Amino acid sequence: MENGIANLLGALSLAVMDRIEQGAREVVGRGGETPAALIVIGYGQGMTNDKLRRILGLSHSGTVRLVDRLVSDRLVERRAGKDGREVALHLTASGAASRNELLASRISAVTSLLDVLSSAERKQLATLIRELLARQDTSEMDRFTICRMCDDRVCANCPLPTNKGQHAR
Amino acid sequence: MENGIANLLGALSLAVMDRIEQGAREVVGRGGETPAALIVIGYGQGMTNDKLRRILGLSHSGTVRLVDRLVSDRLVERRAGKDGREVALHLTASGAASRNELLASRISAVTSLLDVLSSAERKQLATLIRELLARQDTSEMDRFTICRMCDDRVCANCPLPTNKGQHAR
DNA sequence: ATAAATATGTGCGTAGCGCACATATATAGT
DNA sequence: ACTATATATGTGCGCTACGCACATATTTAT
Repeated sequence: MENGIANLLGALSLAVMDRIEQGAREVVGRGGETPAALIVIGYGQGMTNDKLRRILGLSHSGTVRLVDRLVSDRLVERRAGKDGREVALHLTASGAASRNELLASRISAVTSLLDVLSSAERKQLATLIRELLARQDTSEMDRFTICRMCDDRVCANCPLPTNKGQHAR
Repeated sequence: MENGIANLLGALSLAVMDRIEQGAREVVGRGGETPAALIVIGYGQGMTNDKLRRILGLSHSGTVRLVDRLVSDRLVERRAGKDGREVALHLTASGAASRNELLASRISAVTSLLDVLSSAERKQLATLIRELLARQDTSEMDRFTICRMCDDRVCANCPLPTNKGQHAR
């Protein structure tokens, strides 16, 4: 009976991701890690192929082909990175627009599940989830991975720590 | 700032599903809806191809091929259904064993995220999630879909309603 | 100046899935 | 009873998303 909570959270998470992924596919016409890639690339300027690979948890070639698809969809451009071997990934105007749609669709999908709760209940839930995340043992890369779909316009101070293994002692 | 809760739940759900899917792939060596199919087939005796299709949200042919893979992995058998055109899907002994591993792996994956909370916090969280699920407007088929990975040994009384659209009036 | 590390791109194969079509059985209408 | 329709499954074909192994270019270390 003590595992009931794990089962409930598992079921809720599945329902949440089903809705997020369905919306994402409708927005960008693609599945897998492609929507997440668009969001991650838009996070800052000059994302490289290799950093993207580690954040998405894909193989190198898988990432190159994923970027190929984004480029052929005119959502992303490959520019020269300062390092000469690096490729700097930049969103096109259309890519930035799709990214915004994607983020809005995701928030809307989750909100539609949440709005059966009262405002007080939502606040309670937010506090619990924030604590849950804040106490995880995550590295900086883990955080990027978990937050690869996050809306940076909404999530001001991410609760996830970024110092796993830093006091290696 | 009011969307913060939606973003948090989205991030948590992604983290939960990442871990569940990774564990499932390690157990059955397959991804996509294949692990869920194994769980659903084990739910009761004589699941049909068509019911499975609707629960998993796949196309008809996709479902047939999915079952082909389960059969070739010796996890599932196709037996004659009473209806003559139906196929009755049954787990083999090895399929039932894999299913149990799958369920255990899922509970363990979620628990590893949850155990940073105190017992009281987990109880609070369980209450909130149970309420959230109980107030959704779900049909019986929606419920099967959301619960397609659920552990029936753990989830005694599912909070999800099953009466969407029954008072059509 | 050479070796090793880093970053990207490519040939090839596979898993997972959908569309359109074909087939078999059951049910309904006359 | 006989045809028409609905239901359930299987198949040919193609595509998307991905990984492995290999090749290439640039940077850093010795």
